[in-house]
Amino acid sequence: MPKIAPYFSKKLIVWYLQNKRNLPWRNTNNPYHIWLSEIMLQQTRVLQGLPYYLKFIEAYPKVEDLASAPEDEVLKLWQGLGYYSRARNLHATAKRVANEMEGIFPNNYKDLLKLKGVGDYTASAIASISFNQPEAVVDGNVYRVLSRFFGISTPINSTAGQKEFKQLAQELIVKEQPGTFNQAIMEFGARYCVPQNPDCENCIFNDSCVAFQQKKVAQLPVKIKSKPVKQRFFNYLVILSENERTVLQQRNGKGIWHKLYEFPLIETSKEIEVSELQKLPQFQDFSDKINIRNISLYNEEAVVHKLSHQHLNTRFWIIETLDETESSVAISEIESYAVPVLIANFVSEFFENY
DNA sequence: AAATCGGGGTT
DNA sequence: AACCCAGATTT
Repeated sequence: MPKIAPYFSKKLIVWYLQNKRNLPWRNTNNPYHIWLSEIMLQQTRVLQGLPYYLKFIEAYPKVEDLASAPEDEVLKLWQGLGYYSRARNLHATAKRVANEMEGIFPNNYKDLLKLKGVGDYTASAIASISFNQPEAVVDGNVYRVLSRFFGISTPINSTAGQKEFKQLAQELIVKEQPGTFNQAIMEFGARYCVPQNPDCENCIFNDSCVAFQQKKVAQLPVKIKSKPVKQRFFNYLVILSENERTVLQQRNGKGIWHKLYEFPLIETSKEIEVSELQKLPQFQDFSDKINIRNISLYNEEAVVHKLSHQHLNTRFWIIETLDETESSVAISEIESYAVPVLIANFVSEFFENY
């Protein structure tokens, strides 16, 4: 290993310098920009995160701008990117840096790690890219490249695996150019050593890659399987008043979409029809407050909104009323609220010609 | 150690 | 349908 390490690392950097994409966060060492990009790219493809990065940089050129923005505004800009705790932690950290640290980010791994939303990967990325510290990153790409090249079958999502791969990456990092090495190994995983059907025949490492030599490329990396997805059944109550207003509620407490807005929701254990809906205590609490003129089902066939760990089988119930509903929102104002994609899709479809 | 947190691309 | 993405945090 000590012999192959310099060979692997240098060759990787040469490949990177010839093949890297020109991405906006690669033209800067500004820790605010690097931090923002790294938070956005957590579990997110570069092409999905890129437009959000550009939006945020434009809306909030400096960390103080982000710090002074209302949380609802930050969540609205984040809408569609998912994992919304990232946006809430992003905002909280911006406030801390702006108000308690004089707008200056920590310049080392240990202190970066204390920031909300910054874990081992992100602290290492910022430390290496912005501050030239030799801290190795281990993301999904790094797991894949290292497990294949070195033929390591320790599950990457086990505690032992995380420790083993982190230590290996730390041994491989080029200390003179840690940021470049880190980005090189990630770029190689993202663009060449891809999850399925990598082009190993033409790979620069195919003479030394253990997985290729042993024909185990398709079996690596090893990952412990997660449990099957949960089926949930959502009934959204879409209130329509005579004066073109509806009701939105902010999600509180635990669970998905914390602090985003949605129509009043009744979750059931299975799909239900209108007679069953009307018998539910949650619905009766609701109908006590407004005078319902008519109820109709918008979609007989449930919309299945697929998340990593759950499928949301969703039906929208259109509830017409004459009342001026309490804490209501004008139809035309819905788009100013941060809502889940599931809601945004319905709104744009249902109110298209409204 | 395991569960949870989104949405979208690829095969 | 299964797998994965420039992971972090909570249980």
